Amino acid sequence: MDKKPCKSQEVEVRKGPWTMEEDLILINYIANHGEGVWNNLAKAAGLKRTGKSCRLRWLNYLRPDVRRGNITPEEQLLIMELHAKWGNRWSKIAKHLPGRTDNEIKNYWRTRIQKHINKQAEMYSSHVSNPELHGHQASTSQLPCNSPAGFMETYSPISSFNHGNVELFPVQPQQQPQQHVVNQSNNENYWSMEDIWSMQLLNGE
DNA sequence: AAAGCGCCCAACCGCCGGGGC
DNA sequence: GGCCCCGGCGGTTGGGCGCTT
Repeated sequence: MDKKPCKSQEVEVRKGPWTMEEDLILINYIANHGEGVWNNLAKAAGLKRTGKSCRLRWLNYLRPDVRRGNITPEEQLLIMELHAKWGNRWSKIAKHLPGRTDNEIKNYWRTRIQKHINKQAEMYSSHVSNPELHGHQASTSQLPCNSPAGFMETYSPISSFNHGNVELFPVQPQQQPQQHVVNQSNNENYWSMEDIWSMQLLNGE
């Protein structure tokens, strides 16, 4: 992708965190013109960003229907079921979780669930190398979820986790549904999506 | 109080497949 | 058929933040 910015004009391209101004420009532009071709959109809106970057920003953060933070136990369960079925097909999984993005699910998986699986695997390997320490013989048939392979095969929440109204994993106290905090080139800027959308409303968009 | 460390997530990168010319 | 451009996807990373020591 991004094969080369259209030969003729080597425009400077901004990278890194989006500023509130950029967010507003993008939101305004899409509100007025729709999504269209992202590279054109970036140019037409006057954003010094790649189309790809605009698309990502919109889909993962700015879309009005995007939900962030506070993944519920039900969602966690669903993620695990779907991941057991499809593997790392994040976008496919995300389609079954309204308002969730593939990026968020991927991050969630890697930071929470994956970590948990790794712990299980570690426990298993220490168990295998020191079975006596654990008071009984290592029997893979008895430890479906403790062997890395067995765990991966059988981590379907139905078989491996106790669920219901219970958290499948100790869900860390989620950070606030993130009031967005951005360090905007030397002057700190704090805003939330609510702020941005209410500004939109004020602008009559 | 401050230094160190780990967690989390936004954003980037690279690859791939599809569509148009 | 080959090239170019684009969107989409999964993997990776950099930096902010909070907790611990």
